[in-house]
Order: sequence, then C-alpha cells, then structure tokens
Amino acid sequence: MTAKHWLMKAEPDSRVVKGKDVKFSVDDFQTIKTTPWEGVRNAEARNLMKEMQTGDQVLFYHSNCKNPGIAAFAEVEKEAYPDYTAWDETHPYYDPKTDKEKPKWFMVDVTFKARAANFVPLALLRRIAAASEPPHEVAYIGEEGVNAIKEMALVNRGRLSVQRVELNAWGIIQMLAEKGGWDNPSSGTSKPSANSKSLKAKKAAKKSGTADGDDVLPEKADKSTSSSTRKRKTRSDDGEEMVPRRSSRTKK
DNA sequence: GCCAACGTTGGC
DNA sequence: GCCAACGTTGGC
Repeated sequence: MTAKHWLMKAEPDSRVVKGKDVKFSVDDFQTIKTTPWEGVRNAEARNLMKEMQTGDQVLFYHSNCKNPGIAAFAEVEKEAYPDYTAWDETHPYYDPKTDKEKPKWFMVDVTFKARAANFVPLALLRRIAAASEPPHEVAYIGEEGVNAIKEMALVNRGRLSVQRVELNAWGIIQMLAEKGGWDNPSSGTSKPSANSKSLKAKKAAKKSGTADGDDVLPEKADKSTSSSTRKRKTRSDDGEEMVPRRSSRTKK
C-alpha cells in the first residue's frame, strides 16, 4: 500500500510551560533527526497518529509563531505507542488523569527528511485558498492546485495539530516548496544564537557530527532564524487539565 | 444527550 | 496582545 500523508505542527519559538521550553523548530528537528512526537493531548490528533504507519510522509509545520508555515518534510519512523510523558509529573504535558494500565495518549516517532527549499507560509496558502485561480507568482499550481489547497485541514480547521493531507494537496505543497516564486521572508522563527541548542540537539549534533545545513532540498533553504533550545512538540488539549498555555480569556 | 459556559489554539 | 474559532465540560 502506498504511504499516507500527514501534517504535524510544532512550535518554533520558545514558550515555557511548567518551567520547560516547549520549542521545537525545524533546526531542532534537523539536528535531532528522529524524535518521539510527544505531548499531543487532543483525541482526534491522537487517533490520526494511531493510523500512521512506518514510511508515511509528513509535512512539518511551524505553528504559533510570527510566520507560520510548512518548513520541512519528514517521515513516520515508528508507529503509535504510549506517550509516557503523560505520566511524568514534571513534563509540560503531564496528564494526571491517565494511568499506565490504560494509556490514553499515544505518539509516533518521526524522522526529519529535508527542509522545504522554500518555506511555504500559511499566509500564501490562505491567499491561494481564497481565490479561484492561483496568484500569478504561483500560477504553476493551476486551478487544481487551488482546489487541493482549499480542501486542506490546514486552511479550514486551524486548530488540529495533527492532520491528514490528501495526495493531491501533498503534491502541490511539494511543488510550492520546490519552486517557490513568491516573496520568501524565510521561516519566522527567531533568533539564531549560537549556543542555545537543546540538550537533545547538542547530543545529536555531537553524535552525528553535523550541525545543520545538509539535507536541504534545492535552493534557498530557509535558513533563517531559528535556533534552538529544547522543546516539545504540539500543544495539546483534551481539556482535562493539561498545562495551561498562556491563557487567553474571553470570548464567548 | 443538549447546549451554554468556559478554556484553548493559534493567526494576526 | 487580542480575540475568533472551536473543542470540552458539566448542568440539567
């Protein structure tokens, strides 16, 4: 059977939750190479992870940052298994309501494949989805491309941190990442900073001997900013009582 | 099992 | 930092 396609979100900017930085940027990912996707605390996202199979293809997305968008391509390395961080009291996404006898949260391992040669900003995808024909800089995606983007959960279901990506949308994203053509301000993370690498990142870098920079697809590679410290992936929710995020009140 | 209140996600 | 959208909770 052929591999399925997915999109997974991570936060490239530092954000401290329970005393720990939950940041995980494309730079961190590239350095670490393979990481357990812990911290997902939303039932729908969890169910999708359970459907994933080794070899499935993944779009790595920068969320909750200045310039959100697709930063890299990855692959499912290991199928769903219990997310042990749910039982770790010190973990940002500790969930006191679950117990080891009955795992509630799961995660998969994901391996970095390559950076998008051109970071694909959410703003671009939204512009594409808003029209009936592609903006001229990306005329090459055609009307079919527009339709494929319109159907992406990314543009019509903002809050899901793990989502399915249809094959046609996958192809269009790949094309955009490869060809670019719009103004590409680069990824939106922020600060370079020579040594703020995360422990995990440092360890991985030492081991592999590479720091960053290889693996880029064709050209520009969105080197940008970024950086690193440590982090966790997705936010979560489940309502129960997960970690407070920042708090926003309101609305109703 | 409905639905109003509440809390979070996450773009802008 | 604001706040719209939407998921979750809990009263009934």
